[in-house]
Amino acid sequence: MFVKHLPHKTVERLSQYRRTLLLILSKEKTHVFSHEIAQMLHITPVQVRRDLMLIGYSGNLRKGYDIKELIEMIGKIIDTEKGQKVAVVGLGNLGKAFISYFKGKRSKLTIVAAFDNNPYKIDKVYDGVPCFHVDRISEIIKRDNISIAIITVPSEQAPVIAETLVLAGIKGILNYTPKPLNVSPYVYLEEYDMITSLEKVAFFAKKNDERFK
Amino acid sequence: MFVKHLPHKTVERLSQYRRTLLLILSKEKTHVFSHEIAQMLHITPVQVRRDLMLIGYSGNLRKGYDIKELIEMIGKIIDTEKGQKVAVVGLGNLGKAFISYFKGKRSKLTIVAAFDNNPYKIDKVYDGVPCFHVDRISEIIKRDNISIAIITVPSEQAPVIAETLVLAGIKGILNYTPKPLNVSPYVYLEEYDMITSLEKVAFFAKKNDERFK
DNA sequence: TAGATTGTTAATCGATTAACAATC
DNA sequence: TAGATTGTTAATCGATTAACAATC
Repeated sequence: MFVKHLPHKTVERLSQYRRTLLLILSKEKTHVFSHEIAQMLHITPVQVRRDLMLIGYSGNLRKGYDIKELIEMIGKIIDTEKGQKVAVVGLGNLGKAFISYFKGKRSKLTIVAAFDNNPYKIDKVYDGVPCFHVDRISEIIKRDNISIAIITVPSEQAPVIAETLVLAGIKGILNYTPKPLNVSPYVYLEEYDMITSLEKVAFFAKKNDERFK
Repeated sequence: MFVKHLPHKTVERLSQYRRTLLLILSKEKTHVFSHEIAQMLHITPVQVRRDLMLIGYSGNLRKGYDIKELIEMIGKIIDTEKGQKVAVVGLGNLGKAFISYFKGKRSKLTIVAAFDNNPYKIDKVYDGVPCFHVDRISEIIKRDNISIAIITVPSEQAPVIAETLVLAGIKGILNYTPKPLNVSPYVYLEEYDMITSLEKVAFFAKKNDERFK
């Protein structure tokens, strides 16, 4: 499926549309209107229609969008045919959270390995995912053809880990460390920091409160 | 400190500036240039200067910005004088990750309570944070004057939890559940979903790879 | 002075939304 | 037909960046 350029935000929403649609698929309904999708995600119906326009999916004026077809269509856009393999680097609370959260989700993305430097965790299996020593990152990434990595190690270790991952040929990195990383432009990098998020909430909560008082 | 309106992105970056500055404060340096801050965060110097302009902080043409002063200034903007108290609802891996990640960070934000429905966790203390039964949310929120909540429960439970929190008078919610929440406009809501983030990375990693091949 | 820096406006880019024609 | 919906363009809003004057 070929689409020239898709805005970042649209990609995020496509992921959300799919998950929402999967939830209502089980029910007897076969079709859904843009305003129904919009309502479930608290966005506007126009936005839904525009996103679907961008991926070239057309609905029906009477019945709306065919749920099953749309799910498939989104899959064609955001998944790869063979699927992509994912590694979690750092098997602390956050790494574990990711693995258990992901478990059982049908998906073209599969977490196939975890890495840590704690000897007690090495060679154990957590929620179906084997844990290796971080020294073996390069070896395992190449052996298992892993293309995505999630970094959940303590922040001091993040830069070295990132470098190792890039050299091993990783294609995308999701960095949960507050340390901004330097990676080659061939690697897609997404960074997220929980503290910044919390401070943002605190700021706007305060603002709201002042405003409505 | 009064600033009329601050863009969302600027608020996020202010949080990052502060953390970065705190890291270099210990060193002998007392001043920092916009391009130094920019380099550490992989953004442009103009963006740094513009953000600082928005909060009304001025640097020195010769020496740049006074690190200590700037940290204080950012604090005046994004913190409240008395500080804000935070609760974590759901003491699974993600909730624990948040608490231990936050531990030891000097901050006007303090995690003072956790909630769970697992009897084994109730009345235990995790990393200095006491855990209560979710039935006591309203009571504890009011008693301790908690204004921010982080939701890390399984997604089915999120809507009820959110409603309870809002009724108890919470001012801001950070929702880590894939379930979009409905809250009153008086409450600031920020949502983040790890799966969507990962799917986004997977998509752009794939795109990058196709493009550079 | 020459060079480096800040502070700020205007231009551009990206994302959302308003408006509306087309269709069933 | 009237009413509800989709699909799409144009307008608007928000965020970043280019350009440059002012200053030390």
